[in-house]
Amino acid sequence: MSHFPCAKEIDAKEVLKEKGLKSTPQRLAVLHVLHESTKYLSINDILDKTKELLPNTGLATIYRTLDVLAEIGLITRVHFEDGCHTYAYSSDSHGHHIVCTTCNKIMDFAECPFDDYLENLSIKTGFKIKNHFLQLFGECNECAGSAS
Amino acid sequence: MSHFPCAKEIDAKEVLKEKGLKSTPQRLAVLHVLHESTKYLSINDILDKTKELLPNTGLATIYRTLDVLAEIGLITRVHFEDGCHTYAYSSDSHGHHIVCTTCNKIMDFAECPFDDYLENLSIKTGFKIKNHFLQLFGECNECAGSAS
DNA sequence: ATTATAATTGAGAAAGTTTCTCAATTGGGT
DNA sequence: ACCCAATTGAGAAACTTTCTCAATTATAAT
Repeated sequence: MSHFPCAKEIDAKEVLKEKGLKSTPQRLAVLHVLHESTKYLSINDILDKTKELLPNTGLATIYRTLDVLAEIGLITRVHFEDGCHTYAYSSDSHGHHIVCTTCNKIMDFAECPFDDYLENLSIKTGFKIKNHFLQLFGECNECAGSAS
Repeated sequence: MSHFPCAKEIDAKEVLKEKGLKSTPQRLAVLHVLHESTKYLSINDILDKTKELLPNTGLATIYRTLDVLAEIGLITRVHFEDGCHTYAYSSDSHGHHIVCTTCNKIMDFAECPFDDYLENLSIKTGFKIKNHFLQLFGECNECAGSAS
């Protein structure tokens, strides 16, 4: 089938294979779409952009594919304070995200210096903390630059 | 109308008044329900528990009320990795949450020692960070205690 | 207390979103 | 090239959220 010349395509195929999942054009296309975009994409945006690559793609496939890709860590859900979540490509499976509240640009960053803090909090609260979810909202430099 | 003897009821009335919003029994009841519960509550859970206090409450009112209460900071949305969000009472408008992945208990904590880190990241990424959202997942001591 | 009025509510309809079903197709191993 | 389990597309079904509007009600003014 057709190719989406994405730097991560080979990695993705590897990961899919490891998990016993097929590398279908649909899965690679969705991944490509998310990887290309620096902005928030709704489900329909993802469907539309995927259809540019694979015109017959169905909506159910998008839902299924996003679930699969999130499950294996190739993408991450991004939550908004209102409304609900969308998905973004993660360069690192532990990636956190910064979201621009003006243009919806999403940038991921892997740094996570919270380990000491979390250990502390773990003792205080009695929770055995397994996972955390940090997301920042703000304005990217381009949006902050334009008149407010 | 009836009373829900909640420690925060007076505060809530104050806040609602400040914002020019009415203190309706529905709003106080929903707040009471969230305040009582230490666990994740779905929309229908919230509706059911609210109906125990006010039997005629409609679903649309729950949605509207949650929006209003979140807007003014009396409650906070809680997101889950899969599925979507729910709401929890916040003792502090800057409250973060810890969620038990076994029993769904939600505990809020106000501590937030990230300011230095965020300033740093702000410089690095060019984002003017306005808001952040931290949520921890783990096991509470009770659940961790029981056999796994 | 009574009244006026704008905000809020309940109920069901409408709109929107997500999941399910199943026959057809296809990726990947042999 | 073949086989088989995994995956897909399409539409139906289920579920969730928002909208509409007449009736109700909290609050402020009288």
